[in-house]
Parts: sequence; structure tokens; C-alpha cells
Amino acid sequence: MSKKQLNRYVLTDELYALLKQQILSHVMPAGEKINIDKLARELGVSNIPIRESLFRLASEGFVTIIPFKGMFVAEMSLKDINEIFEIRTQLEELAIRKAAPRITKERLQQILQELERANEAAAEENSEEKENEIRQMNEGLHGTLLLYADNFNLQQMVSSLIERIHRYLNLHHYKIDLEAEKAEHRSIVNHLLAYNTEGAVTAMRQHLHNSYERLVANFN
Amino acid sequence: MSKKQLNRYVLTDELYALLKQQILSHVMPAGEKINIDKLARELGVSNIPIRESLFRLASEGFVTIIPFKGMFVAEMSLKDINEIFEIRTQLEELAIRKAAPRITKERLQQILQELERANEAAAEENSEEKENEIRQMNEGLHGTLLLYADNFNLQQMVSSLIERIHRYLNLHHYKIDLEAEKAEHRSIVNHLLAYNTEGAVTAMRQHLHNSYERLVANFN
DNA sequence: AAATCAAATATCATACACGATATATAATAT
DNA sequence: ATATTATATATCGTGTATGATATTTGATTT
Repeated sequence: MSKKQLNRYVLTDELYALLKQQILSHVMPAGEKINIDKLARELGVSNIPIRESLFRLASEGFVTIIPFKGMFVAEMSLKDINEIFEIRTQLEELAIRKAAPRITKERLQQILQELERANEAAAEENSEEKENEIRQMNEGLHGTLLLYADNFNLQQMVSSLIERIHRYLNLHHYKIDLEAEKAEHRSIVNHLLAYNTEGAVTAMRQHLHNSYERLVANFN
Repeated sequence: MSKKQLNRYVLTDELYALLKQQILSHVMPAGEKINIDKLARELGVSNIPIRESLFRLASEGFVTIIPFKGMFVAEMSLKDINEIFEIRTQLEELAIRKAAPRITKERLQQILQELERANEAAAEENSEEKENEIRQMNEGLHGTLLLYADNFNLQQMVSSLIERIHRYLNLHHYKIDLEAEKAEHRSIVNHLLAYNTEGAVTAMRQHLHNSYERLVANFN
């Protein structure tokens, strides 16, 4: 009945996750040269699985390979963030259009409830906790829409874009405006509950536009 | 003065291009188990650069990795093509919106001229030549718009999607309706020449929708 | 059927050769 | 002396060869 789903351990996968985490959190800072042999010694593995995981990270834009010079943690420019937000906005419009007729009222109301809980939890204003709550809040809305959009490739692509945005957020210790995010999320969900797909699309575009503006205003 | 620009090649890059070509042209058919050691012997290289290039191809959806079972040429389903066309349509809308104010009248008129030339060349009806013309025609419009869209990430993503579509076309020896494609391209360009961006966007969406419908009608 | 065992293969480690690049040092020119 | 150029050395990236371990697969046995 239940296939023995042994969690077989592939070192390359583990290293992929570990290194991505280090890059997202800037433990490995942008631009840094990656010394593969040194990394291998530190982690107690050989260079082969590390090389392989870095190739994967390069395909996703987290690592830059320069032939015969080495692998480097990818740089992040404001131009990159601008490009990524443009793409993400366009793709999430597709996601919400496709998800709108599929998503259940129950799931939408659950998202609203989670929004309120996020509010209370973040009231304590613990920076660490707050960031965590915001991750969950974003996963609640954006993740759910992607799930219901019934487009696996879309889900993968947007998830990867969001990771790259988070990398930028982490860099600047950006203080997210929780109240604004919450209000915009609520607006999107309410439009969906009212079967107003176009309203939801507009609200989503506005939400992502605002998020981008708040981000660059904070930094620039 | 002129730095000796030796075209020193990286084996992994060469293998990446070669294997992608083989997959796109179905020399390596979908679903096939990739025997890395056998490939290595045939190509006269070791298995490591092959593994690395396959990891890259896996990130782009051309190869599927199943842990401890091996690497396989990725399967292609109609569902995949559907998803990809949805995404591509959404992204090319962004591309044309961004390119519209940047692209020059001269470049647009050049595209129109190339369209006419494509017509004449394909009149000879050589199947090989015709496919080549169509590649160039698509590169002319879609490639140019992506170039002028000033969004590098967008360009990369759409290019990758188009490659995956071509893989599907190659599989079914699909006979493209040149006249239809040509008319739709002309419509898009004419809207752009008239500074009618929204008209161009609508024409682009319609064009991609029609391309998809012609494709699946031919197969299904 | 279920369990056991053997063969095949994927994964990973180690050692090494070679070439490209970066850095330091020395030589030359201004 | 300073700046520039050339040379030597060390470092590191790329690729090969070989072997060890882990997992899957298929055959054999119970």
C-alpha cells in the first residue's frame, strides 16, 4: 500500500539546499569567489557533488560561472530586482486568473484567518519572528494561488523568482511594512471571494507594484 | 593591442550544447535512459563533464533525474505544451509592451521585408529550407521584441520556453502554416508601426493562441 | 507471494595531470 | 625613483582514471 518512501540521501541535493540557503542569507556574500576545494574540505565531502550542486544553482541565477576563473556567488543589482518584479507580476496575473475559478471559498477564508493571526503574532515585534510570519503570510496567498493555478512550470518559475527577491530583502535587512502587506492581501482575497476575478487581478498587480516601490524606496 | 582571444572551450559547455541539440532533434528520444558511461566512451571524454552538463539540462527541463536510477531524456506531454504556451503568452505580452516604445521604425520595417522574403523562399516548398525560414522569421519578430524589451531575465526565460516548444514541433514533424504565421506577424508589426501598443498586444496574444491551436489540432 | 542473494549501476571519494590565471618578483624604460 | 613590462611561481580550474560504497533491479530460493 504505502510505498516505502525511504528518504535516500543524495549528497548533491543536500549540498544544493545548503549552499542555496547560505547564498540567500548572505552567509556567502554576493560576488564572493567560491573555492570549491576549500568548501569540500570544510564540509568533509569531495569536490564532485559540490560542483554539481553549483551548476544547478548557476542555472537558477544564484551562482555565476566564469570559465577558467571559477564560480562566484551571483551579484544582485537593482536592475535585476526590477526585471524580476516585472516578470513576477506578469506571471502572478496568470496564476490568479487560473486559480480564481478553482480555489475554494473555504481555502480563501482560511487565508484570511491566517492573515489575522499573522497580525497578532507580529504585534510582539520580534524581528526574527516577524520575518518568519511574513514568509508564512506570503506562502499562504501566493503559494496557494500557484498551487491552484494548475500549471507546474509556472509554479516552479515563480517560486524561483520569489527566492531571488527574498535574497535581496535579506541583504538590506529590509523592514517590511506588515500592515500594508496585510491590507493588500486581504483586498485580493476579498475580490476572489466576491468572484470578481478582474478586481483580484488589478489588486494583485497593485500589490506587487507597491511591494516593489516600498522595497526600492527603502534602499535607494 | 588585440588580446589573444583564444577560443578555449570548456568541455562541459560543448557537451551541454551537443546534448541539448540531440534532445531537441529527438536523436535522443523522450524517455530514453541516458547511459553516462556509454556516452562518455562514445564521445571520448570522462563521465564528469557529461554529468555536469546533464545537471544544467535538467534545470531547464530537458532532462529528468531520478536518484540512484539515472538520468533520462525528459518526457513531453500535451499538458507541458499547454503550460508553456500559457506562460509564454503572458511573458511575450510584457516583452511587446516594453519593446513598443523602444523599437525603431526602421527595425520594424526590416522585419516586414524579411517576412516577404521568407514568403518567396518558402514558395519553393523545400521542407528543410522551409523550417529554416520559419525559424528565422520567428527569431526576427519574437527575438527582436525580446531584445528591445530591456529585460535580460525575461529574454532568457522566453528563449528557453521557445526551445521546449520547438522540441515538440520537431517530434511531430509538424507542418507549420506559413501563410497564417506570416499574416499574424504582419498584423503585430503594423500595430507597432501605428503606435498602437494595445492592438499589438492583442494581436500577439491572438497569434500565440492560434499557434497553439494549430499545433494541438495537428496532433490531437 | 515474500525474502534472500547477486549483478548492475549510481553516487561519491581520492589521486593525479594539465592548463589557465593571479600574484609576486625582477628587469627595463621613462 | 616611478612606472611599465616581462618572467617566474603559486594557486586554482578543468578533466581523467580508478576504486569504494550505496541503491536498484532481477533472479533465486523459501
